Amino acid sequence: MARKDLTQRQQIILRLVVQEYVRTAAPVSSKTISETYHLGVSSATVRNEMALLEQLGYLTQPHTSAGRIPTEQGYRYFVERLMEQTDLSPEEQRMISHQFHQARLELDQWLKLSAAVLANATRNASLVTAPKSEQCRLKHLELISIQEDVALLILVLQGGAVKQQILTLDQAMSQDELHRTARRLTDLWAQATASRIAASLPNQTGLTAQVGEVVSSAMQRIDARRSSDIYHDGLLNILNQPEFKQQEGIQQVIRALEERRLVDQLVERVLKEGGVHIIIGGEGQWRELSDVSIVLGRYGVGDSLTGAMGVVGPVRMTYGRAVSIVRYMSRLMSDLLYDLYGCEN
Amino acid sequence: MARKDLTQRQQIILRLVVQEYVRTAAPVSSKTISETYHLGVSSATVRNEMALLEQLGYLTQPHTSAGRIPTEQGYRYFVERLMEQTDLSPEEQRMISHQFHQARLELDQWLKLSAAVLANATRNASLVTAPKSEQCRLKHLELISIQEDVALLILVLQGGAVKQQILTLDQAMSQDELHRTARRLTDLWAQATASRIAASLPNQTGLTAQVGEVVSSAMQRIDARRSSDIYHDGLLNILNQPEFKQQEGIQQVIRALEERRLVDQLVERVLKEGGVHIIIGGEGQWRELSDVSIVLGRYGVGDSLTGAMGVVGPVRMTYGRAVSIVRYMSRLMSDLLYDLYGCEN
DNA sequence: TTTAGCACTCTCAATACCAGAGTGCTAAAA
DNA sequence: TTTTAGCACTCTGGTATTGAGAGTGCTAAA
Repeated sequence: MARKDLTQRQQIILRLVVQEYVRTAAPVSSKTISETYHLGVSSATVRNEMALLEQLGYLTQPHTSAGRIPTEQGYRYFVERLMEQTDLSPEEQRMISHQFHQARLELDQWLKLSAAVLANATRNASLVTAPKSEQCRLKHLELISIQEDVALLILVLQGGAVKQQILTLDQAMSQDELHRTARRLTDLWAQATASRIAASLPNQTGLTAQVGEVVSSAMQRIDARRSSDIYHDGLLNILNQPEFKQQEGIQQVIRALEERRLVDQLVERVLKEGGVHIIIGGEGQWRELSDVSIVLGRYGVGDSLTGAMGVVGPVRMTYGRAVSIVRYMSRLMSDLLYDLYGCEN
Repeated sequence: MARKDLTQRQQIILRLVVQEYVRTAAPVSSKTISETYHLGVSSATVRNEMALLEQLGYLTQPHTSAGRIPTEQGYRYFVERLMEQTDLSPEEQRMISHQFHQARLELDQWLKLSAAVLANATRNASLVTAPKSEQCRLKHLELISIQEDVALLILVLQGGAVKQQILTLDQAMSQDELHRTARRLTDLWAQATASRIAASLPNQTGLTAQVGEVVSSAMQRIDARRSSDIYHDGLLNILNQPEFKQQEGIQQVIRALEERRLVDQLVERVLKEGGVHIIIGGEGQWRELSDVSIVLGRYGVGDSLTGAMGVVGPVRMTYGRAVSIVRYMSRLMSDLLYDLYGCEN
């Protein structure tokens, strides 16, 4: 396609077309451009430029005698070179930060809240994955007596996650004995990974072996769960968008949110590369997402405790704003994680 | 409306109309009824009966020269008197039970799994609330050292729920000291409700007071959270239904799943009255649900640990099957809860 | 009480038509 | 060489028309 870069004026026109189309959802005519924005040129000139931009692949027409709308390539150029990267206004920052800090919560509720705030601020659907640590390590374990021969095993993992599991004991044990055992095992396995614990099992017997079995398999399960939980919110926001009048588009959004496989790939990439990624209409790679765009950022502490959060909406999305908000929220969430667990990583 | 009850033949015809309409989603004609099911009467006779059923409010026509479709009242009569209440086939029971017992999980994952199974078996959207106990009581608390002056507080509640909370200590404490404190406090507050703990606080000082503060406010927060978490699944299933071709209907479903207020009322009622409830097209009370039906059942142990699970779909739903599956799943879930925590209630 | 027959009604799809919007192109102007 | 005015052309979206098909309601006979 285009070898030479776009002229100044072409850039301006492309930017205006994108912005106008995002605003109105209707094809943009040359007249609209030349009249509402005063470029000092006539509609005919704009028309010529638009024809050129179409040849270069940045614009297209729904039909011969309609205005132009951006192509995926057009959006791509826009987000990479034309979009003004404004920070959020201080008052907006304050509002979000206020929503976010109003309560002391647990991790899963923070995540849910993030999804809600994100959805609310962008007026789109949102998506937040739970932070995932590379390979989880045991921090502490505790045994709590429930009945004579039933105990609740609690695992505290490096990174602050807590898992619990019911255990049926081979023999009755008092809370006191359980305590002592738990303490011994904590000393034994502190910092250990699932495989290290599993490896140490053949030398163990009795309760130690039993607990070790459960602990390592629980940790393995966590490690294996490649896709951590996904929280989402704000579906209602985008349902009103004209592109989702027909259920075809909605299906794509819901699939994007419900089907793990798809999101996992994206998340994987974001986690690996960091920064805020923008996926426009599936970018040719994901046919299932042809009608939606995703703005996805990474949050977390260091490399070992990271997750992704972002916005899902129609391709005709206000990318600038979405990026700002995703970036801001990611930072908030990262700070939060750092305050909670950062010290240990 | 109808004072005299329907004749045998009218009942049969009403049943056939409902079943046929559920199957095909198209208005049912008198000819279809008299031909495909051999009633031994002509279409004209059926026609007369249908006209009568319409007068009585059980059927309606989309327009004058179309077939009939059931009204909400028609569906209501159907589910209450005409529907065959088949149990699930043994093989289906086995299949579900197999999906359900394949893994050892934690409560929240059981709930998620239930939603998935429910959605899958009914080919509709599903909805599962977390079990809620009347007023939560403390079972056990534990303090785990994270840094010198930072500890992780873990609350185990009666009923098996586990909550954790980060705590910044006024002074450095060793894991040992924390253990002893936790043990003392567990003895002190075992079985206590949030308000009891709060009431005992004025007499306390230092760490005890600090922990007590956090514990009781955390428990209050849980009690206050009238609507427990809601898990849902299977939106994709019903998106293909013809009644949801236009986004109007989909909005209702998503609203039903996302907006707490609405579901909370229903859940409340189901929890209070037990059994499997069927809400058809909002039943006049909920205008926001005019296009969807909900089949909702209660599960749980005794009165103190109960939740609701059910199916959300188009009004044109296979109620019989939905009821069977919801009932079966509720029982499975109740059994599970009983195995896990039942002993204590 | 049931049924055959028939006129009537309404939908749905196809077709035609028209106004409006927007383009592409040409030829003149800058 | 670039810009612009002017104009013919194209395509959409709305409205009106038509005809076939499906299904009903009603009447009169069985």
